[in-house]
Amino acid sequence: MAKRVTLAEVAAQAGVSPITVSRALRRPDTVQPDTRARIDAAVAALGYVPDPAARALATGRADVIGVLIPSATNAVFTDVLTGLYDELSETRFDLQYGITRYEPATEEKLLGVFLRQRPAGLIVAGIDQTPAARRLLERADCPVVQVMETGPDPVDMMVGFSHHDAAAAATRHLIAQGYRNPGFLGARMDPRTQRRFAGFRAEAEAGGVFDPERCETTPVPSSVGGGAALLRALMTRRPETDAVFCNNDDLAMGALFEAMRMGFPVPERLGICGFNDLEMMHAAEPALTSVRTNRFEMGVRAARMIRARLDGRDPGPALIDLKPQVQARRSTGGPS
Amino acid sequence: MAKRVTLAEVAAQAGVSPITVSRALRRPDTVQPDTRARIDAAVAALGYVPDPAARALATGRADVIGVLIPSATNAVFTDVLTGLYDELSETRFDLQYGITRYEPATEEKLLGVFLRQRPAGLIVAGIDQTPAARRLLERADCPVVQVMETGPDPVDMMVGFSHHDAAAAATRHLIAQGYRNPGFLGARMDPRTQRRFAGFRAEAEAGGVFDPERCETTPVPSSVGGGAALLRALMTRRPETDAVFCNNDDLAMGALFEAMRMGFPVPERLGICGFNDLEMMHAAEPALTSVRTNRFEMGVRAARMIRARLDGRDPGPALIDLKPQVQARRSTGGPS
DNA sequence: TCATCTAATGATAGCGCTGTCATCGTAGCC
DNA sequence: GGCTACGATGACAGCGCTATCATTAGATGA
Repeated sequence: MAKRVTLAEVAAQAGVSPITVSRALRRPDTVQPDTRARIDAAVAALGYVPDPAARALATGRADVIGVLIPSATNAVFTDVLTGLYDELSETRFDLQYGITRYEPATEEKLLGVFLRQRPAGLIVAGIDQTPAARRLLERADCPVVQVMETGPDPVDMMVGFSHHDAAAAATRHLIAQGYRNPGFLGARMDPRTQRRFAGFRAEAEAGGVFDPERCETTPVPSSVGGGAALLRALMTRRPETDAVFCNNDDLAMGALFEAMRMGFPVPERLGICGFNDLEMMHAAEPALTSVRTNRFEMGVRAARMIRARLDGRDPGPALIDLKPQVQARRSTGGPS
Repeated sequence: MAKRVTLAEVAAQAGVSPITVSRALRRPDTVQPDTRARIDAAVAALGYVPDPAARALATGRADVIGVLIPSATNAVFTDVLTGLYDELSETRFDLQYGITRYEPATEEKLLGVFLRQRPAGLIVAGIDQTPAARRLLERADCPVVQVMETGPDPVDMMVGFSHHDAAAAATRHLIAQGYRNPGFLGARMDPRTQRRFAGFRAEAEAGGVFDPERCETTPVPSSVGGGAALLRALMTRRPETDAVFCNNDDLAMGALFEAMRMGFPVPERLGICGFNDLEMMHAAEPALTSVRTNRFEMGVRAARMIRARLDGRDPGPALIDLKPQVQARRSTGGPS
């Protein structure tokens, strides 16, 4: 094991006091240029790296940004992570992740784990924290960003979009394309899914084409296979269904394959619309319509807001709405 | 901000010295039952949570397990993460991730970042570390597990499989099914991809069916759209190709869609085999053959090995080979 | 009964760093 | 020339915890 080099050793080598080395490293403009040069040389010569634990203890603050997401395997969240990572990887901040498994209680617990480290910032997915978690977030004396979603009452800052409105826009598209018997496919039915369903329902009702019997849902997590099963169940029960708004792209992909198996031409007999616009959607045959959500951008913006606040700069508006767009493709080309 | 409660305050409340509280928390069997009870009550009453930074500074060791993976969006790695998480979430250990972006230099740098925290353990993807990174790992005085892959020269412990052999098995399957002009589709071409290609090549040559002109690769990261493009290029240049071994499932899915567009029936005109066996493979139409890799299990095992070592238990064999299996499905049903 | 051992608890010091205030020297000014 | 003001550097203490050794009380045995 390489021996640990301390500030004191660097200081001795540079012929200054430890505190001056500390300053030279953190606020280089507060030490004389030649002093700084001697210190830099000593740091390089000894291969000094600061001890994050010691710093955290002395400052009462860790250079860690905690991220709470429901799932590590759902592409929707990993895209946000990638955005965060991109924006933070060259800074002094480390990211630490917690996976809530869509369980509010787990989220609350992980929040406690993070908070005891006195993180520099906190990023949480969604707006559905428990009252206790919400209180913890409000009392956390660090910037907090809620991502994935916008809502009426930010804890601090927010980057996301309205799932209700996005689903409504997709539904509007289906109706505009001429589908008159649209259905809904949903899995897991977590709060965001529910809000998408509400958007679908509101718009379908407005268009006079809503039928609760054409809504097929399951509490199970979504998957391609699950989408296939849901579509089969729906088409068996309600054969008049001529389009489906799927709660996410996996379900839509499964619906496409099942439509093939059932011999329903897409889009003529059945229109299919997904949600999130993962890369695979445009490559499918036929290409699948979806709602493009700016997940990577969400991560980048969230990281930037936190950085701005920590650096004392203006973080800009506290609520950023990254409006999604319906990517119309062949799978919703209209009924024949 | 909730005021921080310290060990000393708990000690005062319980009428013991701070060090006894520390012991009661870390090794409950070393304090009297009634003392312990008083301390537990005080901890609960005050809502005490230990400060990880102070502990790390005092012990010279952080309860953090560092994980280095190439990508946060590739399902292959996130499945491993989920396994790790499952096994470690109820322990005192936190996971900290670093994304190497498939760049050895980034891996080396992140290793330095992790090491300065004196992590309790380290998990790295693959066996292709730079010499400097390898040296760092060897000198790290903590358990190290290389995951995703097996190789001849473990730094410490290893959980994975032979990508060469797995690809060879898939190729053997194609040949056994009667395909005589198999091709290869590959993207990114990182070291693991290269070894899969080598496995394909070795087996195809052994069967007398290898043709380098039937290998279509790109340095670009893999995607469904990319798989479609690769298949189109291959079939245009080498129309006699009657099957493709795709380096991963995204490419296979893209190849399937492109085969549809080109009017090639799968599996009669074109057999398709993927790699990893993501969930979507079984749900496709036709269902896609793939090589099932035990990614979740890899994460679980890696975490267990590290825990065993840290707890002084026997970690079992230092090298675990989680042999993948070819999941034969309709997409390789054989040529007509 | 007394030395000896063991289990339980405590006192002390220090992990590596930074916040706070003190000190020093020098420039600028009347 | 003497004063203030300010920039650069340093001394000191302490963040919250644990390693180490010391101490105490009780158990054990001759």
